[in-house]
Amino acid sequence: MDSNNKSFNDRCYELLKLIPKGKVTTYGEIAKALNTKAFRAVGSAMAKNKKPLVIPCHRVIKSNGDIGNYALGNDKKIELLINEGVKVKNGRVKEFSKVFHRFTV
DNA sequence: GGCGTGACCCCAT
DNA sequence: TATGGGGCCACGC
Repeated sequence: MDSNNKSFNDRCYELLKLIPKGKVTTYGEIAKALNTKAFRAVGSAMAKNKKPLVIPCHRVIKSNGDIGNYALGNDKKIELLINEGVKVKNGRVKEFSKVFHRFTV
């Protein structure tokens, strides 16, 4: 029953591309969007992603409001988020609920 | 074919 | 509020 031809990690990338600018999402929400609890697999997919420039993986943060990590560097991720309009302080997102983007409404 | 690891999350103290 | 421990899934070797 392969509903999709793409791998799990590919689906994560597709979801990331659906995230509007100035918004962020969490690994847990992505996993939920895929109907799974593989929060870990989602992060692994980002870490192994081959095209960080094609995928806005910098818009993905942890559920506790922390920035998490980034392939190009956490600092770079924070810079990008701030550049997008997301307020970040001490590696933590301010107004997290406000910039939080949900796939399933 | 099986095992370890990871850009995690949740709960308890 | 901060810290520690356990559990979850998919991928790579």
